Amino acid sequence: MTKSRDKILNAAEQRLLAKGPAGLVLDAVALDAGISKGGLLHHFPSKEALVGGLCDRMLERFEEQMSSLCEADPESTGAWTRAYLGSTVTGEGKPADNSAPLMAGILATMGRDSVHLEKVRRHFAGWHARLETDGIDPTTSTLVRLAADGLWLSALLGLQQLDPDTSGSVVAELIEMSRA
Amino acid sequence: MTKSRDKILNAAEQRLLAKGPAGLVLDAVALDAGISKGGLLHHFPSKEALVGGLCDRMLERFEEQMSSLCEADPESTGAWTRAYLGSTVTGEGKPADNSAPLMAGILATMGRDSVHLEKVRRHFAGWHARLETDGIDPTTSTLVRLAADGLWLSALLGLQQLDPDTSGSVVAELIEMSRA
DNA sequence: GAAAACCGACCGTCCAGACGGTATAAATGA
DNA sequence: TCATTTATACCGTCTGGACGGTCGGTTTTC
Repeated sequence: MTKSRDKILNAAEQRLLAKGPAGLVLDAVALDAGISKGGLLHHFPSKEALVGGLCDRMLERFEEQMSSLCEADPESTGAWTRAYLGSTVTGEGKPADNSAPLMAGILATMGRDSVHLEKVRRHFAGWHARLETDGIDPTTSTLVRLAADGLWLSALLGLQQLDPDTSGSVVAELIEMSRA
Repeated sequence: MTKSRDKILNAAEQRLLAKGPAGLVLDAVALDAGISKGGLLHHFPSKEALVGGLCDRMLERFEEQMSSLCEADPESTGAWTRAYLGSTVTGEGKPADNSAPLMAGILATMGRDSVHLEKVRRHFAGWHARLETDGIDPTTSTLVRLAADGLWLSALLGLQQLDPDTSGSVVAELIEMSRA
């Protein structure tokens, strides 16, 4: 039964969002998941494994989100670029979902040398490759992607000083650029 | 004598860069600084205070860097925007100095609610305000800033998949945009 | 009845911070 | 001028708590 596994991941995610990396404590996660610590360790033999699970699930979700946005886009030119943008932030420049703080937590939790970080890098490389063969100037698509990352970072730090108008028009401009 | 204080901050910074947040251990920092743990705690009454010191110094450096780049710019239009860009990344899209991993470490070390994070936010707000009154379209300057942040983030994660050519031309394009 | 899922007490380590010192030096005051 | 207080810098041991992970069991499932 993979039910407990998901309950554990959900609980871990919740704690990470609520309390940050320091709040990701095995005892507490187990408690929140309605399971014992031993039970948790049965599914995830180490904390590292738990973080890995969190990481995998998040990457998977992002990947799905991007694919579905790309399919839904009527225009094929620059579709991946817009999909990346849309998976990262909304039209108002808000983070697309709570992936920003979540990823921040995950990244902060795993050290500088983690195996999981390598996975993240590989995914990024894959996304980047798609953007470079998206039918538009690679410089432009890269620029759009970087700006999207910037918006994402802004949300991550809780930098809400970007007023909705400005970030809205930035996003609009980015979409415009992706059609060139 | 503020000499020890600096030695401590240097040691802390070094450790943060070398070992990440987990390596920022008071005993070790004290040792590296050539001082005892008690001595360290004399200057920084808590770990939080130490991180605060690190944070302040970094923000101060960035501020200086930006001001000096702005002054050195022959053109006044968009000068702050280019200064922000230049303080963040080099012409090749590399991080300007080692501020990226340093800040990453600092951010990761302090929780989601730290007093210091508030300081970071205030600085960001100040920079953003300057960019908005920089003589160019605020949307454009914001876009440039966000892309710079994106490059910075990329370096932070060790995402080196951006080949130097692409990131170089992105930076060139950003500079171009700042003159419009 | 065997394997998988789950339990929870226990252990060892790591680390922040407390605390009770020492040493040097400036201020005070007789 | 010299003793005495006060302040500042610094030392190093100790402790208490937090947390990851182990292990011998029990329950559930098939």
